[in-house]
Amino acid sequence: MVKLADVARHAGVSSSTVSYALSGKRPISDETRLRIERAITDLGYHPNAGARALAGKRSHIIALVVPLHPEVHVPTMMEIAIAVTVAAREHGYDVLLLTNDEGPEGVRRVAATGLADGVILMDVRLDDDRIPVLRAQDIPAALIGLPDDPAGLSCVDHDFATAGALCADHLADLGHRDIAFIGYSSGVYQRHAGYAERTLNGFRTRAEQRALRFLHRPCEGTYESTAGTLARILADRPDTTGFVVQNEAAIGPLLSLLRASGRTVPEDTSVIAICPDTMAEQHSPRLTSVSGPRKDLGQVAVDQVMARIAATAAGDEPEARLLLMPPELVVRESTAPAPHRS
Amino acid sequence: MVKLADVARHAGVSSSTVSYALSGKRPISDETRLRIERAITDLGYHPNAGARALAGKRSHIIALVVPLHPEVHVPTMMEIAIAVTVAAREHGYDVLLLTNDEGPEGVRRVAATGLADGVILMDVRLDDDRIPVLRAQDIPAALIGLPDDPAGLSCVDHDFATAGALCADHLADLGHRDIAFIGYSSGVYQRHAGYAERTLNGFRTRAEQRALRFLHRPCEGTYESTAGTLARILADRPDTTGFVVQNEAAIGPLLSLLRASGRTVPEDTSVIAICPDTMAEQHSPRLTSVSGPRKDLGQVAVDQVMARIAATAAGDEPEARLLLMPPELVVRESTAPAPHRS
DNA sequence: TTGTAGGCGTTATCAT
DNA sequence: ATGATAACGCCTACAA
Repeated sequence: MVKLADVARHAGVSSSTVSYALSGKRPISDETRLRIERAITDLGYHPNAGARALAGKRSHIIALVVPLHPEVHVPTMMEIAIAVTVAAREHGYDVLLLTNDEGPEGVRRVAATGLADGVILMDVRLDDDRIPVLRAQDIPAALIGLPDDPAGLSCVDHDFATAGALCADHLADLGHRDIAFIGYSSGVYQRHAGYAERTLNGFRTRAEQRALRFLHRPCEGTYESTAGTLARILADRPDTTGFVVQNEAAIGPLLSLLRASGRTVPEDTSVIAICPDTMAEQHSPRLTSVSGPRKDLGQVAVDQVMARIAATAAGDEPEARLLLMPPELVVRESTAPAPHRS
Repeated sequence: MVKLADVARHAGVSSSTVSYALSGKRPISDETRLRIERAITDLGYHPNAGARALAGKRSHIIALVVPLHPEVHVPTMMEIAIAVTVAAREHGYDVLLLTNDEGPEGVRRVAATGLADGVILMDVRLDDDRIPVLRAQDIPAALIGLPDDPAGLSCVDHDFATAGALCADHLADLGHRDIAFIGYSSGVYQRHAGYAERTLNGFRTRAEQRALRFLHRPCEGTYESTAGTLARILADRPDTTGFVVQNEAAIGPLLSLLRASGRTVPEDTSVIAICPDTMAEQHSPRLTSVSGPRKDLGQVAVDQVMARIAATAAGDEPEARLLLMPPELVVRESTAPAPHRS
């Protein structure tokens, strides 16, 4: 194993010079820098991560805590995770994958041992038991999701309330009067996942302002549960002409069922989905949808932790940020003016 | 920050005793162990990861390289990633998440810097450029997937050839004679992802033995591409009564399209999917499927790296293992005897 | 069963 | 602009 001292000897300088040449924390003459760089490639030097962490008091690792609930949409989650690792690399950081089965203790562990310099929490619940740990130990952190009390924390999430409102507005603008909202399974609402409730509240408020009549129905997302949900909706409100769907798994079955029941989308029935654009594009007809912002939540979260890590290192009080990113409505082929009442 | 020496002082022993008490590498009297444990909880001691890595020459971290291709089924991938982190924790290891955008260099980096003690590669291609790096630097590794030349490497994967054969057998047993195989998009086959070809070969061989007539058609998986694929199949081979689907995204559309075309599953047409059980259960009718083994690939891969890490530490030559895990056929509601020819 | 002491490879503080 | 050198916190022969 080739170490810093080897490089120094080979380049005819002291090890501190090599160290500074690498960190750039003090000026080095072009000539010696060149010699050092040559020595490094000649010898194939790679700085030892453990030693660097020990001496520098920074592991250059952040931990990412991912959820295990089967309810979350896995591809979306993974997309965020990937964005996090890519963004982290740009800061010279690597990402440690943490699951929730260690509970809040996992977060404490990686922070207390110095394994990670900061933490990103995904799938934050309103009353999340990992948050007290964060507060108690002043761990640099960023939350993807919105807790009950975000005071002093850095959070980023979709603006789900606006997403709900956009749906209500779009259907109201098209003249629909009876709307059904097909949501996640009831478990999601009971878990206080926040985003589900926020969407619903945003939708409800706007729907009331626009004098819409509406129904909210949780749905498991399997074909059969969707069939049951749809049947009950049409039984309760036969005049329903508009559907808002916030449940990725239910979209395919819903379209299939509407088709089977002889209802044409969008002529008879309009469907608007709250889902990623790629998913909206995959269905037929391509779905009018409300989806997340261009800039990835993961990137933002990384920027937030990095800021907090830097602040903590500088002894400053990190500033709290709360960023709700506005969704976009994209009109595609699944919504149209409400049919005339027969 | 409370360190080992603090614990030692508090417990009235030397620091080495504390160290050994924690690692269990030498016997400690019950009495002193108790005093040490008390001191640890009293002071809230957490061993420093960097120092441990430096002195112990082990980071207790393994790197997991995840694919970025949009073609892979993300939930399945995530399931493996979670299984890996959980299994790793049981060995006292944490998991570093690496994406492929650093290329093979990422693997070299984490190994050379000592950031990771070992590596798990997902989505291994037949001719994978990360493998030379593994070989050149003797990095303890496990591959999920099967490369061209697995000599000297530890690999684990599904036995896709058998999966294909099971499909052919099942349909042949039911009296079907004309079969269509709906696969992944042609990109997957071009990338030499291996699993797609292996499935197809297994299916083809058995199909020929059983005197089946069959068609293989790649498919993008969107509703529209599936519609096109199905239309072409039925145009080319109107007598097709059995479908094998190895493309998670195409399953929903296919069922929907068959229904729309007036074909009833399973009375008119049998469908068998190569997909996880949970997915097979979600459709209607519930799908006869061929799916992976009970024991998770992730767990096996972790066991394999751990074995290699241990061997390397002991100076032994790690032994290569190649494990192809047998799939299971579960008969559900989507397959039935072939209809009589009209 | 326990203690002593040297070393792991970098960083950063003094000097020069 | 560069050097020497003392930490950083833990591990592990070697002793006792």
